[in-house]
Amino acid sequence: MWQETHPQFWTKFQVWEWLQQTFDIHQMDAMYIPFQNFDIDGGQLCMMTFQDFNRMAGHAGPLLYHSLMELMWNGTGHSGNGPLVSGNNKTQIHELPGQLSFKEENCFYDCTDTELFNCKEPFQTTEDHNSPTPASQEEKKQHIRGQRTPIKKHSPRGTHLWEFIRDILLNPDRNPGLIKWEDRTEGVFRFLKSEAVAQLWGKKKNNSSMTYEKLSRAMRYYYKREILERVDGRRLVYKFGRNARGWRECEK
DNA sequence: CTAGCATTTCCTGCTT
DNA sequence: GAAGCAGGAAATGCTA
Repeated sequence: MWQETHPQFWTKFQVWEWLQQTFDIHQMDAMYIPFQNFDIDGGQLCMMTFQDFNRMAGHAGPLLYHSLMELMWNGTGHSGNGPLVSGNNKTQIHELPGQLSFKEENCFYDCTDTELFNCKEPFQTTEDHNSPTPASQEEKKQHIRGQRTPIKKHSPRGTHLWEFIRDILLNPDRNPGLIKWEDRTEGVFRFLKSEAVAQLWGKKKNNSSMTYEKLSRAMRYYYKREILERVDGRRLVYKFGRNARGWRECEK
């Protein structure tokens, strides 16, 4: 759990989880998470400057930067640790290496999801894309209180099973041979470690009794909705359908 | 509180 | 026989 570790010590996978969680909380579509640009561990993440975040995450940069700073200085729930720095350094967006200064900027809250980093929205399938982020207010509140209970939203919005699968596929570095593309351009993929994926999914849903058997039932329901297309004859093989978005290389 | 969605859980039957 | 696949039916958890 990345929440229990200082960002400095996160593994690449935890960085990934943090990215996902942060997007979830701000109700931003997970498909816009610039995973490719965050193929780094916590140590490297903490060395990123504000500019780095903007460059690597576009409009989501400020939000991510702020979130990370919060976690770095306000602690992560972990052993009672207050700000590691005395007197809050006043805002300054300057390159902070490894640790140190960070700002309190409010301007960083302005990020209203919808189309992060210039992603044109060629579709408007499912959910979200409404609520102009009330998140900012929440955050400010927590700010005033000077503390933050790390993020535990009860509802993982925007993260459906197929998106979860897609995200694993899109991040080979964090995908220890769990699922593999069979035909990248056609959207055909195969589960290599079906039970492991089920466990991961269960972990995400806080359901320790998840199994591939049950996960696959949910996958089969996607056929009717055309989020997945049937691939018969081949075990553990699925294919994204016309209603699945964000898996193609070009629309990433 | 009610609907509806997206699974989750369980199950029977069939296939590989 | 084990592991998957197909779907139906019902139960759940959550959000609008």
